[in-house]
Amino acid sequence: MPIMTNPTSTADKILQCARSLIIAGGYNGFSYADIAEVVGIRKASIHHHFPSKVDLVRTLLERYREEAEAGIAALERYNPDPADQLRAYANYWAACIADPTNAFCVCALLASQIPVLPPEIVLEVRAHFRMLSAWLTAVLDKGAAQGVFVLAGTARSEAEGFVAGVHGAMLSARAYGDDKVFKVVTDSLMEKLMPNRS
Amino acid sequence: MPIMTNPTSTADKILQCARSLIIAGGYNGFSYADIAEVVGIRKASIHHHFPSKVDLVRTLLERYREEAEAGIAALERYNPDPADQLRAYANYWAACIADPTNAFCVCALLASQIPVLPPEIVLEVRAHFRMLSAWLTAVLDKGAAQGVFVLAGTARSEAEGFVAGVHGAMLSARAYGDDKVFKVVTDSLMEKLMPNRS
DNA sequence: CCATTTGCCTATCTACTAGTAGATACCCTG
DNA sequence: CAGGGTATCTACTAGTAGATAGGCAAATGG
Repeated sequence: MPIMTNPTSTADKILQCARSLIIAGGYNGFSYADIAEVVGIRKASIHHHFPSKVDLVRTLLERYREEAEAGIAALERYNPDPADQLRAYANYWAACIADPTNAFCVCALLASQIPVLPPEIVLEVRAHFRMLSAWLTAVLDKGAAQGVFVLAGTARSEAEGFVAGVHGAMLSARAYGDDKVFKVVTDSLMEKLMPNRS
Repeated sequence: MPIMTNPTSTADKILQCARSLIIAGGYNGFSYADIAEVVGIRKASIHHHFPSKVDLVRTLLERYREEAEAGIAALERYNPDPADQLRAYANYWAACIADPTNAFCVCALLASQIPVLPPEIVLEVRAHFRMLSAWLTAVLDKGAAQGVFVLAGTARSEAEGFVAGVHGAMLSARAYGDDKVFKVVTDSLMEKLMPNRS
């Protein structure tokens, strides 16, 4: 196991750059040449770290999913209350949307292109959606048991509605070129779960 | 104005084919070669009808938006009740999702790639979103006045939430590879607007 | 009936795609 | 110091991207 010479290695830079490029335009919206220019190396050097584009994106997604799970775990530690957990999740994305290089969930964006995606990539995207809806289902279940949420349907169906609402809100924010609509939609989602609050 | 020789002209076939290809993989997910193969002509012939890719997609979107407006007008004629209008809209998309070549709103898909889209295309996409949310706002307003809907916020914010929910549901259906989740989410959206029904 | 337009063709172009081959330099370990 | 691994480079491949030029045939219309 060699010493990691740089605090952020070249491979990390490539992954980070590719993530931003996917967020901007999806799987076919970037090329090795684009990454090479941003990172400041040659195309061939990227192939040294990631033999194929599928390898690159699969690695990127594995890392993204790890970060997402770690982020959710941290979020749960800092917010014991289910309502606060949902708020923290929505606020996280509200902050991301302000940053053009981070203004979309990588998996949500790739999901829109699933019919033209390599199957390995599809599996990662699908796994992220499952993780997300499983977590939200658990949060809503817990909140309903504690009386903080009033669920109109099953926790699962409400969770799928929440996921869809958040992703759709990202899409609308992008379509209008206006971040505010994201907050409008997610606030509305939250409020519907807690009808007996001011 | 020349006679339209074919019931569906070559130009129409090109537009229809390009629409399906965009629905599958977005703006950079298809090429002139792809269209040529499906339609049965050469790449150069496509340039005869649509000099550039931007021309092709812009025309396609203009037509899509006309169809959408006509569809909504028809939907309003057949369904005087605002609740039925929303149901008809959701059912329309539920039917589309069953057909792989039609399983996404072209504008919603393109919206996800706005940062890498030519500006002319962005304008069309944005206009569609505005039309959609304006229509839904009017439907919700009317329904609230008639007492069929109970709105938690403004008609506008509820309309944006509905648009986001529907688009997010398309995304989830694609991510899971399961059409049912679309109906689950849209049923949940409808139910939240009509809490005092069974 | 002939000039124009329409629609499609072949052939070609330039730019870019992912990916490969082979060389060079560096650093660590034995 | 020798060998192997790592990281990068230049130079290249085959294939595809959107787009262009020019030709040919059929339909259109004065």
